[in-house]
Amino acid sequence: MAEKTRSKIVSIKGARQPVTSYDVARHAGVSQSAVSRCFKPGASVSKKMRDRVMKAAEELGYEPNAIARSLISGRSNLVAIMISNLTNLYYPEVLAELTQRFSEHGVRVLLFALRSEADANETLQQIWPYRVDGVIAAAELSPEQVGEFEKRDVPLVFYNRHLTGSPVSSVCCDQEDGARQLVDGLFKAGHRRFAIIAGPPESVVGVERKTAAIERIEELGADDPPILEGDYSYESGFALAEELMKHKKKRPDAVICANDVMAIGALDAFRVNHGLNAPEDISVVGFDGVGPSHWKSYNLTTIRQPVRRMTEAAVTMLMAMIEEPGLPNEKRVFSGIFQAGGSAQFETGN
Amino acid sequence: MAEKTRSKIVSIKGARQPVTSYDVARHAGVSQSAVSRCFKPGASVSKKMRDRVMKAAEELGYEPNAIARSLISGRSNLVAIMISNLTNLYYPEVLAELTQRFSEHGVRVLLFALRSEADANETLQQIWPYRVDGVIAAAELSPEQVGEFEKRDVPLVFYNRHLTGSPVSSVCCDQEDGARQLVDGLFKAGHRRFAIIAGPPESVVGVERKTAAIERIEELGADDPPILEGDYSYESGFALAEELMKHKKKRPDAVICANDVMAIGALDAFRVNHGLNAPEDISVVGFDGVGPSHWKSYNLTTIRQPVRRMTEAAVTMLMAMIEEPGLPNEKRVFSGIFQAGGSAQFETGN
DNA sequence: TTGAAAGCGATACCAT
DNA sequence: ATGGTATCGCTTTCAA
Repeated sequence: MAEKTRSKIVSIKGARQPVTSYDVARHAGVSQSAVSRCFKPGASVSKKMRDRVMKAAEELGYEPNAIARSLISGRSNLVAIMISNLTNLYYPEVLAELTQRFSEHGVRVLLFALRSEADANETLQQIWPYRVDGVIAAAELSPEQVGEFEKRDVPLVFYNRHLTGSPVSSVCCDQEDGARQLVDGLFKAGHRRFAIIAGPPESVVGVERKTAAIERIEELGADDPPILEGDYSYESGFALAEELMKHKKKRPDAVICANDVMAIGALDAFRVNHGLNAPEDISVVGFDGVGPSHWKSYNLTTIRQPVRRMTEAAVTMLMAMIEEPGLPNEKRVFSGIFQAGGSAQFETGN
Repeated sequence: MAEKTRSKIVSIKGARQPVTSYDVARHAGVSQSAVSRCFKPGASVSKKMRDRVMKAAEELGYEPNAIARSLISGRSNLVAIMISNLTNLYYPEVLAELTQRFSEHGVRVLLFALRSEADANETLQQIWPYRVDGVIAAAELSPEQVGEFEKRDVPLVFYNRHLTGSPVSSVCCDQEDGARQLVDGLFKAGHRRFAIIAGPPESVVGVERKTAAIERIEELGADDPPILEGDYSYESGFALAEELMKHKKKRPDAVICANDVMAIGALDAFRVNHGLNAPEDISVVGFDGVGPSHWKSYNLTTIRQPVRRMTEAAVTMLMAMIEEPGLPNEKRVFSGIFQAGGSAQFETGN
């Protein structure tokens, strides 16, 4: 038996050498290829062989080396998730869902938390060497950056972003529709003096929410709303609500915020600093449906994103693209779910 | 020149073969080892060689393959982060900090979000094949599971957990001290009827907070507090506060909650359902110092965990253990920072 | 079904 | 400083 000679140097420091498939093969008295086959689902192995190998593997504590497997097979079973703003209350749930779902597909998650959307380039440089099978991007990417994916044939699915005019796969929540629902309900309840606390200009989602709201307000014939730009934080919601109160003559009676956290900040500002309570004195609505939107002190009227369905879609899409390389891109848009709260005078229905 | 023959099969589907160091070597007219060296920091290469290789690499769009590198070098530059409860408001910040800090060390993060602490075994099985250089565990592990790390010589640092009586490295916040501070301040302000809304029994951190609070209350000679067990959620805080109100005869005047989110739930229950406002009618304190603890509607009195320092310590420790295998274990305990809020009658100082 | 041998794309070591 | 070669641990033909 011409067994390959292996110069296993017994470590001086007592670091145990991990058991390899060769060790298992020798122990079981079979070939190394046989061992490999036993760990490959759907390979052709006799029951006898499998039992023997598994027993040997068990005894030696063999654990297949995913790195070596990746190298030869060309599949790392790794996906990267890029998230630009992890501390945004909305993302932890998304991230947890995504990792758990990928896990069910035998795929592990490399996490990249960008400090800012500007980190994307550096992050991509960190991603490429690992030869990930695909990427979920909950971060803004430029057309050039998207081009880098195509160049490398790395499947990409945007989460709640998209490149308008570019055929990239994405899973989104219909921001325009949500914004219209909010404006309509507020209008129907009698509101005419709207104000908008928008997201940062670089947030596509925020811009969509803002723009759609403005358009709808205009369509309905209400006055042009003042528009203030925040950064999605509680503090900015609070500060901008203050700002709105400065112009005593035309204070708004309905404030549309680009996310729940700013809406919460606004509610606090109105109540604490001005004694204005929602929904009696002023109406405030948000977007997302994050956990705290349900807290009794706020009880937000908002548009909830169907996170479970969206993450499921994202994972399914990416896995399909990985398994079937030629697949055409696809955009999936989910409607937001109106979440009736008590922070606004609001009328639904026709 | 006896160049190794490589059977690069041009893909039928048009998937580009990634450029390898051999391609770069050929293009630059140098050896493959030379290319490798040029990408290894601190290797001995002449400027001329480096320029030539880098130019060739640039032209071909070469990107080193981290997988191949890991296989031969025995270092994956991967660490796993296990988090049991990502949707706990406290963890996203921790996770973001950790990944960013590791990133600065050239280390990437494999994320494992456990559905429950019971998932740990399965998660470990998923981790081992990737030959991670180390693990940060913000999840409960049994002594047997910790033993698996030792068996494999995989460095492990617990974050906010530890195995009492076991010499595992960890970074923690001093829960006992924090609990004492809270009890003392409440006591000094005149409170005598305490109640505790504790965490789930499997949470070591929660148990420590609870136990230390009880002990201190006893030391000070106040009545034994009722103890209710929650699950760290807003809803459980809310529900347990309700529970406390049922026993009209001896309603507490100070409620110590095992985390901020439950404290927030309790505050809402007291206010909304019973018209009790903090701090006038009742005092409520929490633990953690999460973002919402600062929200004006709650303005919690709590013990903030020094997340930046703790994550920095965790990363530093793990990196040291990775780079210097024999290193002894170390436990680092940070004091929580008292965060004065308006949710409790409280007196600090001597 | 099984085994032998050829890589995957790097690093490490040893000459030169 | 540079090149040659063995090797990491596995999957994948290809024969038997």
